[in-house]
Amino acid sequence: MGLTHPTRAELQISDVLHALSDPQRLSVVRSLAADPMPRRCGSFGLDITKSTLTHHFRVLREAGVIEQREEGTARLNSLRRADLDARFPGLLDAVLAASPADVPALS
Amino acid sequence: MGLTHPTRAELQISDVLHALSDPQRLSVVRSLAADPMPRRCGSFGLDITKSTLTHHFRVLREAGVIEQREEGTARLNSLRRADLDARFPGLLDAVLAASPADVPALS
DNA sequence: TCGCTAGTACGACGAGCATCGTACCACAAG
DNA sequence: CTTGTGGTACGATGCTCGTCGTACTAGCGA
Repeated sequence: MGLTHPTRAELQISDVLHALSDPQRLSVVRSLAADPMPRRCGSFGLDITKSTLTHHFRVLREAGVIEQREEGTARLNSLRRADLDARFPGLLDAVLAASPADVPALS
Repeated sequence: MGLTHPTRAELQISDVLHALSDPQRLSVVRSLAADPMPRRCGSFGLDITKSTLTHHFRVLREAGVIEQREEGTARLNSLRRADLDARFPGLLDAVLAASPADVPALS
């Protein structure tokens, strides 16, 4: 269980776009971008099961969007902003700028 | 068969990201961005069946990425760049900048 | 040691997707 | 009218996805 992360050069635009195209995962990314403090998987307020949580975080990690570091019994997640910005300049900013007004049901 | 397009306000970031996350569709978008001349579905050099082609163009249209206009027996596709740029500023540029170096197997 | 916490692994299920083949339609050219 | 072109519709297939439940493991604290 090696916590395999793709290198910066290995990042694929389609994988990143796919990872970001799920509302739950996008919510995680948005949350991490708003507060870059590395956090545990369970601390994002997602109303889904632990196994589903594991799944989503794996998708994000394998796409290279987040980095997961083992810390005792927990797993600390942080955004790979530098790698994403280097490989796909402006992409993360554009997605983050768009999402807050997009996800809610409109007020 | 109304050729339903979402309005600019209806564009959803998750739908757009999902539409762009497929290599075939991204190739179409890249091609349309490189040459904004509206073209028929069959003119993008994709090596897939006609029915699959129809499917991909429908996904792109329903996500609001392209506009399809009926023109006699054909269907002319164009990029909804203005709408995308207005709703998700920088997103399309970032994706387009990333894709050319990303899709090929590296040289 | 006995839990509790944080998370994984595996298996399952229903839905959606990418793909195809076949059949079909509308228009244009001969 | 017949043929070709550009495309849709429908059905099927196999794969992936998002989700869950259950069982399990590793570390922390009393």
